Amino acid sequence: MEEMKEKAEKLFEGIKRHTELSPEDEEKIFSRLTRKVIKRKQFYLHEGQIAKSAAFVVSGCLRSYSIDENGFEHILQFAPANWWITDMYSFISEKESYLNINAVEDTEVLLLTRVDQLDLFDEVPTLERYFRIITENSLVNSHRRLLDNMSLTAKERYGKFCQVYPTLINTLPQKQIAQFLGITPEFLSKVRNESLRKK
Amino acid sequence: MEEMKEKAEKLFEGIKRHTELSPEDEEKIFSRLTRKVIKRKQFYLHEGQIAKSAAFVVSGCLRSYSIDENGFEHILQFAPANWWITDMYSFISEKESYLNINAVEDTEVLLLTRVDQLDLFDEVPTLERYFRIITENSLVNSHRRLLDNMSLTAKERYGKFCQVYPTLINTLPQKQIAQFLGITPEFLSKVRNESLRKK
DNA sequence: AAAAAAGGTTAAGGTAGGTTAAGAGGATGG
DNA sequence: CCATCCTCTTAACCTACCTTAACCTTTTTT
Repeated sequence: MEEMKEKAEKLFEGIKRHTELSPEDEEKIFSRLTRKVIKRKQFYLHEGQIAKSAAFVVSGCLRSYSIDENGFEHILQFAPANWWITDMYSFISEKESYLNINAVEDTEVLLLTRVDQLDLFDEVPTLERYFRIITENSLVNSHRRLLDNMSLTAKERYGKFCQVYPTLINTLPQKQIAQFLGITPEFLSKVRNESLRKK
Repeated sequence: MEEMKEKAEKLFEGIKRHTELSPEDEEKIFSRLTRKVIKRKQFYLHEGQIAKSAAFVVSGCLRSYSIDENGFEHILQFAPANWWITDMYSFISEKESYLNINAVEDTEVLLLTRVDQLDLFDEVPTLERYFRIITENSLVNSHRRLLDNMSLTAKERYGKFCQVYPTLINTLPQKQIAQFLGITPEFLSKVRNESLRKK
């Protein structure tokens, strides 16, 4: 499958932006990857399942979210092209996930199971370094978002979201942006309306 | 300094709970650690400084927090004994921190600079594994807290805090618990009052 | 031991954001 | 190509949580 090698190239580039990777290393990693297509609205992971693998998005966009006891959805993460996504809790503990992950649009992913990942960490130490680094970065993002949620108003958070994810603004339904920001779609509509009037 | 070796023992135990560590490895790590005492209310890190090191708490408790434009403090993390704490953003990017870290009570820490940490990752690969794992766990915690802040009421979050950190409840001033939960001290007082009445 | 500062409680009034409901496009699917 | 279902908007009303401020208690400083 020459086609699939092209797709993995994107991942290898990402790794090489953080650490080294020999052609042999690439081969070892490549042999553990599985390609999968997830159509719009289809699920990659359902709440209660165990997240056996993590997904590297080649094209398209996935989202992870939880559903609270009142049935409201809260979006934890969007994963556009070149991002990893999984339910980290379930992935590392092998316990039942509390997140759902599905496709915002038709999406193509490369899957890596936890078992294969751990094997690879021994075979290709530089891969463990890569995951250590991107996990550090994710933690910084998550902390930043926590503090933003505590210190900024909904309007300010929306403004920041527009700056940070200018691409997503146009492709994503507003409902989902609201669920990411932690407000209702109705209130986001109000906020947007007010922002427009001022210009 | 035999005394200091005892303190590092706590750290080594923690590492060995996640991965292997030979006596030689321990020696290599030990030689990079610095001991420091931080008295109650004294600072380990000020906003705007660069977090050159991460701190492993041997005894006592540190807290990290940011100050918003209205002067309100928002607590990101408490670090009781056997936890690591730093401003991860500043630590990995070497840019100015946006967090303050100071001591809730008299605290003793072991410091590891980023430079030494990265050196050690090459010398002792198993240490990189340890940090990869605890960073994964931190990310899970941070995600959990994000979703809790979006889906639970203040009262529910307080209840959860009491379950998860039963020790901290008694030692910490309520003001700081409120700043961690993302509510005002006055409102926490009300919440606690209501909870009591029901029992 | 006095003075000052900090932490906690209570209560009245205010506001950011939620709820409910209804209507107008747009997309989707049979 | 019509029916159905989303998505987005608007508006009236509601509530969880904030603000201010007064008062008390405990801790810290001198």
